[in-house]
Amino acid sequence: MQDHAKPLDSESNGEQNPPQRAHQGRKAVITRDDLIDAALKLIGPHRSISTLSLREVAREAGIAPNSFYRHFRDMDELAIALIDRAGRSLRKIIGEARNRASPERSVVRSSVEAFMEQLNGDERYLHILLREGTVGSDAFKQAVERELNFFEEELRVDLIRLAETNNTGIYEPALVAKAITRLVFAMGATAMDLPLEKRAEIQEQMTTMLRMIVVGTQTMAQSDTIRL
Amino acid sequence: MQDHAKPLDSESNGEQNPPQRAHQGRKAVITRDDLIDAALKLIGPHRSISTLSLREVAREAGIAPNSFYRHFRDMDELAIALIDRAGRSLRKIIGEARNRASPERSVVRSSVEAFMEQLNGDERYLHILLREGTVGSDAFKQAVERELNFFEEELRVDLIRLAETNNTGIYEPALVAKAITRLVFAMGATAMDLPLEKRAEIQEQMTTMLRMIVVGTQTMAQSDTIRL
DNA sequence: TGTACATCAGTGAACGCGCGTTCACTGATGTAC
DNA sequence: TGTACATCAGTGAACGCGCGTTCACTGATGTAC
Repeated sequence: MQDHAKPLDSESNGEQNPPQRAHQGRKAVITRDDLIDAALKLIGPHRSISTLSLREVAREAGIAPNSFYRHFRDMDELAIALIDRAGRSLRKIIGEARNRASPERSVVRSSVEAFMEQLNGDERYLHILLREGTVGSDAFKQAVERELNFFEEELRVDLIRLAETNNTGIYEPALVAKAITRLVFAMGATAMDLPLEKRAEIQEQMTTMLRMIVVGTQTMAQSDTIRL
Repeated sequence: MQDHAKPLDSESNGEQNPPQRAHQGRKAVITRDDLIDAALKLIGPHRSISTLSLREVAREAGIAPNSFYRHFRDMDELAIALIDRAGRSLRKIIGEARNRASPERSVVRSSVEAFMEQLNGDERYLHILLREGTVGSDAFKQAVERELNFFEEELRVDLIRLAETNNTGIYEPALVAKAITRLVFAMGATAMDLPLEKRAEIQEQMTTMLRMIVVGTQTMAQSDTIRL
């Protein structure tokens, strides 16, 4: 929640204001978001944020290297902003998938499908959360960890709701959510390097694994109830 | 110039041993293993193999940068050798832990304990497999993937043996082994960045998660039997 | 309205650094005769 | 036995490169009066 004046929204007067009318010999003004976009363009299956250089990003954004400092203190600051954005975007997508879930299409299965759809598509946000969690600075890893925690929390709430609706028990819902999230991300990371036709197999495996966890927690909830 | 104390001068016994010609017929100043050791020394919580430079490793080993090429084509080749070694060492440790397992201390629990012991200790091999799987070259990632597959295979065999001994069913043992392995490594990776006192909590969580998976697969095996 | 000024995102040039890699070379050791 | 030669892990020096960072500067824009 930085209070940097992010985009210049001062020209939100409704009409297409030509504020850069007199910039013929000059570069258009660049925003933080433009730089984040540039970094995003450079990220791919074989490039992680941590391997990007400041100069590369500046080049991609079309500004001089030193201009980078007008927007970010260093690449780490940009990386964290990027992770935040990636997490927010992904949660939105998975959240929508959950809301489309029905008694026929379980929450878990819908989420896995949405997840793998993102993986198979051109979506780069997923790559970020998948890869960057294990390398980089501490602040960096904490940012990824925080996003994962958001996922877990949202899944936890959904699992509890689901257990009440279906009248099935659930043992340690927080741990179930964590196990599912971590497992999906770990499997997703390996799936990323596989050709598309093998990913379907991974998705199948993931679903079975999650089913084991769900059956496990339900069974344990029952014996818990019995024991009490 | 520094003089280095060189170990393993095995042919200094005066006896001529012709077959040694192929390996090191002459006094070996530095070996491949020495370079791998040097790289290992440089790896830590905040340094992954992929961030090591050729010059750093040469410096640590006490040789000139260009001498590196006498032993490895590039850093990637060294990294793969290091991953192989790490995997072999870890499997040995976990394997020994499994053999110490008894009816009172389950295979899963013993393995998790051995795993976390390595994590808490100064053991750097674990760091390698934990961190390097998501970055680096393809050959690099494949090497880590191969080690993980070894773990899964060994665990699978143990799980089946255990299921027969205890006369409990097991559904899709290969997937169970995979889920457990991936989950443990994923959780371990996040535990690495935590202070020691919080790691005990992670270990507790890991054990509960694995219990859910095991209960799940057993329950599913039962309903499978019933269904058939 | 015009003028003066402050602001600040942009700039080119330069720096020192560590990097991977190349080259021709050295000298200890093993082999052939 | 000695001599000549081959082998090869080591070496110092040098290269060109991309990097992060600094500096003084530019000029468009908004504001005060």
